[in-house]
Amino acid sequence: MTNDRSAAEGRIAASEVRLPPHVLLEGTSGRILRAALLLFAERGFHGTSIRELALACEIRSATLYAHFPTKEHILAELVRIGHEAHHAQLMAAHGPDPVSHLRAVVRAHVLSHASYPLLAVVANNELHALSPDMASQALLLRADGRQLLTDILNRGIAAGVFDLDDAFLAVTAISGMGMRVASWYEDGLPYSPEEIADTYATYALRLAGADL
Amino acid sequence: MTNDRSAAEGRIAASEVRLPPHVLLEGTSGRILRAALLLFAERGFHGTSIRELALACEIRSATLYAHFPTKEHILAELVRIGHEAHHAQLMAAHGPDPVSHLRAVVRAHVLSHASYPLLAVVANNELHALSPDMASQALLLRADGRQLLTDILNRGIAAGVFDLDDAFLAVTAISGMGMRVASWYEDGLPYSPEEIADTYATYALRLAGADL
DNA sequence: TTCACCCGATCGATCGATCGGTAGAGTCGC
DNA sequence: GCGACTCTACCGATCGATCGATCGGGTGAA
Repeated sequence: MTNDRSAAEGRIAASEVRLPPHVLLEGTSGRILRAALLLFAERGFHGTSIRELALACEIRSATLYAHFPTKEHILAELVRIGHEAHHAQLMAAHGPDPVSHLRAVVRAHVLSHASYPLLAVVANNELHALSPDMASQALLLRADGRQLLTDILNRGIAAGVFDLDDAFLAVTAISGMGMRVASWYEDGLPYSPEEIADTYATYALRLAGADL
Repeated sequence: MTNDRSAAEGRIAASEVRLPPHVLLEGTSGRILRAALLLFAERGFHGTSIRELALACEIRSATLYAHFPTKEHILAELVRIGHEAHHAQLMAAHGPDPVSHLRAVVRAHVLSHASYPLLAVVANNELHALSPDMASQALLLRADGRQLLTDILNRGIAAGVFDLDDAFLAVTAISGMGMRVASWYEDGLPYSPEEIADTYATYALRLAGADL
């Protein structure tokens, strides 16, 4: 494998490691996770060697194994943090009716991807590198979030406030456009994460056929 | 690296190698590209060894180098095919006004991702594994497609048929939701690629604030 | 005989992971 | 106060396996 940088534009625009405030990554384990977050996001799990990772956090590769049993466990921890933080944000979003609820959930969904793009990219794009066993919890959280969106849309359809044949394709469209935000968001854009989240929430409501 | 299958759900749902009809992949080179398309889509470029690839097309690993100078060139060829096919579809989509044009372009965009999901996943998600030199052409095609969408939206905004503050976020949303289709589409769903493309085109028009 | 195609054997490099052992801070009996 | 002990954190050296890639040679049709 070559050592030169790959095409940065191809994978992720952001480059600053940022984590949800409640996630405290202290000490050497935290340094490892922060360095791994950046490298896995830019080069992928299989594209990052433990020596490159060790170099990035200024320790020897042997020391990594004093903190994590395998390389895969490092990815698993990042995937866990990412999915749990995202899921918690989704579940904390509420609204008195399907329209307000959908707006709040999409806002949370997009805000999570725009605020922590590296974490979202690793959690979403590198999940396949985990064994089925280590990936199962994240897949459950993901399915749960998708179910939340499906329920909101179905309630809105039943109440006549959404104009959709069924919920499935709208769920894929709304969650899909939000997930992609993590790939192109970067600091310095003329839009804050909040502005993007608000705009996307409006897009989602329009897409669902809500009267605005 | 372990040999057991990874979490299939995490990366791509489809598993049947399918290519645009005008792309003829004959002979051993074609077998290599078809096998690489499946493996790179499922496990990623760095997660696939040349021995696994050779095994999949029933040749020895040394024979690979009679057809491609390096492993990277195999990926580069798939990325080229994917981006050129997608770009050609976008450019062939026309409409007499911004609304019809947007509908046609989104339809083509989504149809391309739903019809050839493996190709789309490899072209989009593995582009970063190419050296900047080999990735540059694909990035140009990608930027060109994005510009097409931007122009259509700006024309519609100027004509008063779209209700958007500016085009940028709508471009990211529309192209993003279409790209994600490649990750979840699979044969056997109760929606054909055409139905998905039509529905997404309607979503895009609603999202843009067009009167329907 | 030529030529396209393919392969067994093997290269040096790098992979993830393991080992015995060191440096330093804290703790204990005395 | 002081040596002996323990514990945590770390590292140099190295393991067997696998990586991408190379080379000389074999095989069959023209």
